[in-house]
Amino acid sequence: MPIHNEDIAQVFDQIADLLEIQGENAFRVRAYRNGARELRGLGQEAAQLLAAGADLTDLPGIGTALAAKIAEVVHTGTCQALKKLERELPADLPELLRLPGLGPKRVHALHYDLDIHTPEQLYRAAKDGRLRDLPGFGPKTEAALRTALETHFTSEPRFKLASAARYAEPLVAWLRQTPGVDRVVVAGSYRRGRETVGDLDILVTARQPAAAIARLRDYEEVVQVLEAGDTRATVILRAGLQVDLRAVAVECFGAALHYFTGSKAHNIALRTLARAQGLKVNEYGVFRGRQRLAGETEASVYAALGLPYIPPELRENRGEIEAARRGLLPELVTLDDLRGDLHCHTNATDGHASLAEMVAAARQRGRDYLAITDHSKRLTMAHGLDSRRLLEQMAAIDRLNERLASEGVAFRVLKGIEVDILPDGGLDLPDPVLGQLDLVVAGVHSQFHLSRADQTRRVLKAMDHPYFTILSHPTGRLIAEREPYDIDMTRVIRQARDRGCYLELNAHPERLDLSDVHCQMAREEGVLISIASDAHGIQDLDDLCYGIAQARRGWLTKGDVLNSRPLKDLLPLLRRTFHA
DNA sequence: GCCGTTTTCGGCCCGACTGTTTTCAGTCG
Repeated sequence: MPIHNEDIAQVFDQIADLLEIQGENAFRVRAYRNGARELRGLGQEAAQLLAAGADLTDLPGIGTALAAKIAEVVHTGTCQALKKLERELPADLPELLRLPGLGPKRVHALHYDLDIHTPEQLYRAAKDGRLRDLPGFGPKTEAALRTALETHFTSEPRFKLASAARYAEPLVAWLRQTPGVDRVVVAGSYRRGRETVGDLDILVTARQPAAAIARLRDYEEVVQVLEAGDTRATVILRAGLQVDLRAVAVECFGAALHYFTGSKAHNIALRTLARAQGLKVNEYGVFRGRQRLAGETEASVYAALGLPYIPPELRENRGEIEAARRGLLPELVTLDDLRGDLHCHTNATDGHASLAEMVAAARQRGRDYLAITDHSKRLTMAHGLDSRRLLEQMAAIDRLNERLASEGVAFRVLKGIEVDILPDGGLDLPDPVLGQLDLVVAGVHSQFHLSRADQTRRVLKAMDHPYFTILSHPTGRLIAEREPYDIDMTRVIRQARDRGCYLELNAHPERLDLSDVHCQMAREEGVLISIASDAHGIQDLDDLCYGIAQARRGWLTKGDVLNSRPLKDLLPLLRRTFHA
């Protein structure tokens, strides 16, 4: 089995958890967590870097010790340091750290004093009243843990961005109705546009913070109030989503918004930068000694540190602070930059709306073009198109375009297909038919479990095809449901560059495929990205907003996006310059 | 364990809330 960065990151996280429970130096613990984060955001496999002879200590946060452990895991699949810790402590103990109210000190006590190391054991102890006499615990902690465990056993951990939005928007509207409340903004990973969010961080400015907090407690979806102070409250919604509300003064709004937007790693990096300038940054502002220099807006916070404004989607400590210092921040693509959509389905296959309905909906949304890309015959369960049915659809599109033109409508329906990439790398329709299309979107819909070598070879071969235009959902992952298939994305991105074809950022909220990191890699290689809805119905056409969030997280500018081009510039790009 | 525009040693982000406390540790974001 090849070792992936995620595998190594998990080893480091486990080491960090166990060291923390043992009471090890907090900065040593943090070093492992930083190492895990660096690996997850790396974009290319550490195993490959090692194979190419790279020095991993060149990576930020990776020194000789961590580099040696990475090599050890890559070469042996295990890590002796972790094994040693697991001999000293139960390996499942860190799971307790995920419970609200439990940190390393209390987990340490649970293990050493009561021999508790699973949530189930903890729940029994809480019910039996055995926790309250433990040092650092009491009756309230015991009761809170009991409730937290009951939630833990039933709720889902993270919410997809689109799903979180369904809870966030009505709650924001509710809070806006509080008398005296001025601004209500969702910060946190939601504002950074992460593909999943763990909780909602909501910031309000209010003359009377207590009114906003009371209003939150009254919200009908609130099933539990975890804490409620003068300026902060934490509640749980019926769906299991945690909401943290903070009320701040108007003059601190920017500093607070910045602080609660995070990411944690970005904030730490920024504070470190501030310290070097003799400044202090907290949620109230930027300070030199007791003098407050900034804080009303986020831009003022950055300006006080000598930086331009950094958009929330970039705040992951993946080079954005250095780019800001050097004036090299990208001007990120926006939803308004998109001129059309290059991937959707109709009821000819597994879509819910007709060709005419999809086109009308796209026009209504102000788009200039829409590519119809139904499935090909291999996907029988989606009633995929064979050559005859595809040719019929193409004729229907021609007629529709003629009618639009005769009505003086500046809109173009593009003839396309989402053709299956067969296990051998061939495409699921004959060349004479594919050659008549405006574009060929091609994707993997079967045989997800090929080896990395075979899967990579399969896709690279498909991209060699003269009519191949765009690789749809390049890694096949479904967020929190299906892992990406094992494929060498570095080679796929380089192949796209060499062959003059494109990669899709599938905007469906369950896919968001490419990932942010792969978008950034594609950008660095000069490969254009199609941000596409993959709509199977009219409403799905609005999912482009999630694709935009992901694209921004991947540092993409308007120029990096294929479908930001007006039609006249797009059409030549769809004609392949390369021929196999 | 990592790192260097005061440093190769001595630092490493910062404040609110809670509960268990007789003045503060632990947790959280």
